[in-house]
Amino acid sequence: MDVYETPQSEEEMDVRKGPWTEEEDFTLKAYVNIHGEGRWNSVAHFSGLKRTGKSCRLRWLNYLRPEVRRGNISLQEQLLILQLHSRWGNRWSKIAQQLPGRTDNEIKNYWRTRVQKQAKQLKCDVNSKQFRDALRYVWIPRLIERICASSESPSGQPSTTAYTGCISNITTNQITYENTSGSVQVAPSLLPESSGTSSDSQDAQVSSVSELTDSYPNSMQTGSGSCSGNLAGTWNIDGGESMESVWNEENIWFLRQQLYDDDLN
DNA sequence: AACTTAATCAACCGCTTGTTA
DNA sequence: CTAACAAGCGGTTGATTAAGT
Repeated sequence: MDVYETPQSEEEMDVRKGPWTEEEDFTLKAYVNIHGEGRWNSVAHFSGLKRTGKSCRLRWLNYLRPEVRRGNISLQEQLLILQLHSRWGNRWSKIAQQLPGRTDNEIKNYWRTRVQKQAKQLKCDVNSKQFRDALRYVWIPRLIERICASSESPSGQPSTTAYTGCISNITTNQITYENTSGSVQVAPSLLPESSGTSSDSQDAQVSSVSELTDSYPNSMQTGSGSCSGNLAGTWNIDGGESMESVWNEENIWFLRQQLYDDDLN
């Protein structure tokens, strides 16, 4: 590590690192409230904080800003993150702009801890075509169903009967998703978006899904029969609990339409 | 209760991009 | 045009907390 590099100046010698104290937070807040954001090196210099400008900026943006929302990421937010990531990739800051109050850091952490974990459990690369297709055709549709189900249920709790959809089959060539309105078969490898960026692990042996044991009732589990093998892992679509009333059917259909639009592009 | 492992998230680092002189 | 500096971004690390044994 370069922590022990010879400092360039006396100032750099006593630069503080690590977790912020309450006093530091207070100082930074007070300074920004008076002088506004920006010129972070000046903030660091004139506020009396022994922190780098970068550190001050990060602390303000990720923690001290009044708009920052913390806590569980709701189902709606998860859905947005997945969809926007499928469109923009690791453009965390751009994605964060679409989620008011959420920081790029938080979204990045969510992706790494929740989404990449699934990829790991499924033994496929997070950038592989299979995983991305699974996200688009398994995870996202099921999130949508959960959101719909939650919005239908007055208590906000997902209703058991709403979980009628299932992935009946995933092969290297096709994913079949079934729900009350019928079954949809997609050939992911034919989609332009999917075929572009192949990764080394694209050949990961994801041949089918026989079980999606997560927080869903048993009725949500996949059909049997057409599966030729198992994914070595489970889908765990865990979510935030808060349901926001602004997230209505109209929004859901808008997002669904976006999915179709993506497919067409 | 003690220990280990896993999960989470704040913060740092290095690189890139934008701005200004 | 270009060099220097500041700000922004994404990747990574490490400390803390929670869960499991």
